[in-house]
Formats: sequence, structure tokens, C-alpha cells
Amino acid sequence: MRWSRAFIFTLKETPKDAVTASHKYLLRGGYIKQVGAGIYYLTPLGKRVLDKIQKIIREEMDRAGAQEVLLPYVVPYELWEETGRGKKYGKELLRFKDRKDKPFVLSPTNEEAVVDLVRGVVKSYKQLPLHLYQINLKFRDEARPRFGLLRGREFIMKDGYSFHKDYSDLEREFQLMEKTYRQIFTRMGLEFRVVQADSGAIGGTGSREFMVLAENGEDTLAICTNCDYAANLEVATRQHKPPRENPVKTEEIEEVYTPGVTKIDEVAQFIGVDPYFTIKAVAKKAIYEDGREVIVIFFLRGTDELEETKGKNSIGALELVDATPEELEKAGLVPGFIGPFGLPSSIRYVLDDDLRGATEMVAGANKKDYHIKGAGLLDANLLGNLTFYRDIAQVKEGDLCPKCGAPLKLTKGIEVGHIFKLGTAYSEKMNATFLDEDGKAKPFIMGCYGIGVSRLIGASVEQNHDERGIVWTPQLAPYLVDILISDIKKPLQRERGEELYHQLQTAGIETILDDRKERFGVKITDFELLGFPFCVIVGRDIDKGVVEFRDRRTGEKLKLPIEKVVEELKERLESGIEKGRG
RNA sequence: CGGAGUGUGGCGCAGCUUGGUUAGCGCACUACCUUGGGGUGGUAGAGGUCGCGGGUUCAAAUCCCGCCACUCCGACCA
Repeated sequence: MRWSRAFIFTLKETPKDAVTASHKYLLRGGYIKQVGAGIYYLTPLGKRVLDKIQKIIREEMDRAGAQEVLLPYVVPYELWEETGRGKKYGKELLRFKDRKDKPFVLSPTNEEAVVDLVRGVVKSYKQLPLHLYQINLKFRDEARPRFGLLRGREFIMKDGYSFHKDYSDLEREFQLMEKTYRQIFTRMGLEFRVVQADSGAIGGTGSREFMVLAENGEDTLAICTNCDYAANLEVATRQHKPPRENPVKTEEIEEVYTPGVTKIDEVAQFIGVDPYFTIKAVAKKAIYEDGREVIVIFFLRGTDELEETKGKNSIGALELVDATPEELEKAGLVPGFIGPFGLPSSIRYVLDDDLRGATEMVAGANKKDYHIKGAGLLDANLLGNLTFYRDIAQVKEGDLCPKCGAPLKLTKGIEVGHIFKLGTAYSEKMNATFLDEDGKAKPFIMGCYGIGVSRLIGASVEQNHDERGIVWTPQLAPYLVDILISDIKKPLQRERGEELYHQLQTAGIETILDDRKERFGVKITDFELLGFPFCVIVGRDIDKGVVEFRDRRTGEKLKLPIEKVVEELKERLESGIEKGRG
């Protein structure tokens, strides 16, 4: 491509709306341009990156035996009624009507459509397994789109759905997909982790997320410093440590007058114990699928925080919201003084695993302005018979790995892939069955596999940039080499640059020729902003047949006879891409 | 969806408090000259219904009311 003819617009100043690196640089480099909240144009440069990503995904999915289809973007609402998701999905689902007043949705995910496609067509276990995937637009009417391509409302996603006759075959496919995804992200040259995850609103079990590691990722991951354990903080667990001995002994359980002291730190200080020996009560209102609302109290050590996702899952609720003091009082609770001892028997509660065997604890007395001290959770009679321990605490840096016991470390990531087992959740509701060997109709057992394709553009920049701009991995770069003609008015520079350009094209290396009538400074700054992996500067040494070769990532500069350029590039590309694969 | 904020040429902003001639600056853009390895310097230009609607007033970018859009913090999410 000749730069002088290319639709490239770079911005010297950062548009004020951009905060994160990827948003800033993609905007400044003219890879994207915003149309509306969470909706973007992709320019030719952006499209080239997108195509690279898609190509890798297609190759690997096809290699794994999946078949590409194209499902509709606009889906009749009636399909969503069949699964009940039409109502459940909330405002993120964009609903609208056509001229005949028939309701439709803009697809945010495509389980319904793919099941509809397959049902009645796949009738026998002999036709299974089947894996269909597509790369298509999605729309989710996000409450708050942000960070450019990282959280758009309209985005491109690869979504795949597999159909199986039994769970062991689903398991096999799931493993295959994990391997395939690893291969995909490795080929892109990205640093990533595979983590255990919550399966979220789509439902299902056995969930794995693929996280690109980046400082300002939206997800927090717990990663073991020793073994391969890695989990999204939402579901990360830790080893139960034996309770520490409380140095402050109490002869017997007693009530302490603690007027107006409600916060954990204040309570600990007031009574004179380490917050570790206090019991924190987190009151929430749980909302269930059927619309029921129940007050639930989560008890944790004063040094721990409730992990809402784990809390939610521990009681099978759809959502947890903060309970107001009025709601608590109505339920017979004393806000600020809630404790597990003497809790009204009608109240649903959950104890964190780490409280198992805890003794000499301080907790709210369920009585205004009083706490209890010296209580142990072994005193089952105080708790009633309903001891209900679950792991509901948020893992902290330094907690112990559930697998090997080494310390865990927290790090940030951007979710770019998610695979999970759906089971029969959709096939049953949509009455999609096949005849098994035993002659009985059974619902398909399904798996679901997503990759945030357009998000990957952003995630990749988020991970690969410096203070001057983007640093593409060779696998995703829109062009591999920028031939920079330093002074376009010098005929020799121009001629040699053109020759090299044709030579590289013949060699099959994607090249952009900066033949603009601009100064050197402008061109090199654009090169750095746009992030092409390599630059060949045809400049003042060309009369000696020498050009300058630059590596964007390392900043390395070297003088090189022009006829050695192709060789040099090929060498670097091979070693670079191999490194990416490792 | 709660809280905060912003809307003035393509981009970044000033002007608004205290209404008053042709609405200004930097970058980018056009033409010419100049310079030519890190966003050269100069001369002359083009480009704006001041987010939209209504109101107050002799007069509104500026004051008042309504609406819309976008951004940020939070809740939520591939």
C-alpha cells in the first residue's frame, strides 16, 4: 500500500474521551472512529487487524473440526420466548418491531438461533457430534460502554456451539476447545492465562475464561505463584487455614456494651482484638429467578470481604443487591449489630469456610449497641442446627493456593475468550432432540465457545504499546514493514524505496510505502504511533546503498545494505513468530 | 440504572460568571515560498445554524425552561 493513497488519518492530540491506552492509540492512529456510544467505524487499518484475527480463528476452528455458518443478526423474538430468555435477559437485549409489528431482537449471543437451525435436521446420534461456529456482529445494549473496542455495544464475536450425544463427548470437545483456544491466542502472540470462571447469565457449568494479561484489565485474576492454578477472582478459592489462636482469652461468652460502634475496625479497636477475631456480617437482598426477594446474611472474618459472585452462587440466587436498613429492621435484624449468635431463626445466612472452628470471636449481638465476645462457632447450639458453611470470601493477595498451598497473586486481565458447558439448558426448552442408540429421544448436550474478536484488537494494544504508540505483534500487524522514504524529493531515495517496495511485495511481505511529501519527523512518529513491527528508512545513506532498519518493539536500529533487507526481515519474522507460538 | 460533568469548524480548547459590533486561539486543511533524519519557518486563505427546541430581552454562545447526545465514577457485562 502506498501511504499517499491510503485512508489513514493520524491525530496529534488525544481525543478527550479516550482514557485507556488502546482507546487512545486506536483513535489517534485512525484505526477506529466513534459513531455513537459503544459503536465504531473500523478503518482499513483496523479492518486489516480484524482480518488477521479472524483468519487465525478460522484456521484453528476449522482444524478442530468446527464448521463455519452465518446466523442471523436480527432474530425473531419468538425464539427467545421459547427459552424464556426474552424476559430474563434484561435491558441489554435490544428489542424492536418490524413494519408488521412483529418483534425481533438484535442478537447478543446466538444459542436460540443455532438450536433452531439444528433441530429437526440433526435427528440421529449418528450425526453427532456437531460443532457450528460463526464470526458475526453482536449487539448488547450495555449500560455503560467504555474503553473503545474493549466494551462496545456493537462488537464482533466468534461464537461456536457444539452438540453431543452424551456428557463424555461434550467433555472431549471442551478439552479440544481449550487446546484450540490456547493455540489461537498463542498464534496471535498474546500473553494470556486460562482461568476458572463463573458461567454468568447464559448458564452452564465447567467454565473457562481466556484472559489477556494487561494492567488495566477489567477482571482481576488470582494466579498461583507455584502451580498452574488460575481463577477469576469471582470464583477463586483458597486453602482453609487452621484458625489462629486468639491471645485475648475470655472465660465465658459475654455481652459487651458497644454504643454506636458498628464498623469492624471500630469494634475491633473498641474491644481490643485483632479484626481477624471479629465476625463481619454482610447483609444482602437476594433476588431469585422467580422474582422472590430474600434477606440473606453473609458472615465472614473481619479481615475478609464478601465475593458477591460466590455469595450469589452459594444460595443459588440470580442477583444480590444491598439491603436497606429499613428492610433489615423489617426482617427483625439490628443493622450494625448483626451476628450469627442469636440470629432470628427466620433469617437465611451463610458462614464463610474460614470461620470453621473459629473460637474467641467478637460478633454483633443482634441487639442494639451490644456485641458478643468469646464466642466460638463450635457452639452449634448458639447457631441452631442450620450451620451452613460455604466459601464466600474474596481471595486476597497472599492467600494460599487451593491446589498446592503456595501464595496466590492477583493480576488484571481482559477476557477475550470464554468456553463453557451448556448441557441441555437450551435444547430441552426448545425441544431439540435426537434419537439415541437406545431409540429414545434425548435433548442435545451442548457446549458454547466464544471469542471477543473486535475486543481482541483493543486487548492486544492494551498489552502491546509504549509511550509512543502501538507495538503490534507481527501476527496481528496491519502491515509488517513501513518503508519510509525520508525525502521524497530526492529521486534516488524514491527510486530505491520503490524498488524495495516491489521486492517485498514479491516476497509476500505486507508492506506500506511511506511516499508522502512529509518531513522525516512526521513519518517516523506515525510509524511509531501506528505500531508496524519494522521500518526501513531509505534516507541519506542510500547513495552508498545503505538503509536503516528499525525494530519497533526493541527500538533496535541498524544500518544495512538495501539488498539485505528481505533476508533480514524473513529471519526476524520466522524467529518472532516461532516465539509467539512457544 | 444511581452520582458527576461536558457539548463552540476535523481534533484540542478559550469566550459564558457581569448579554452588546465581523465568535477567538493552537493543531490539522488549501495555495505559494522556505526547510529536508525526530511533528521546519513564513505569507495568504477556506472552514462554525456556538447540541436541539422554546422562552426572557431592543439584543442571547452568554440568562431561564425542556429535550438530546457524549464522557467520567459506581452497579452491570464477550
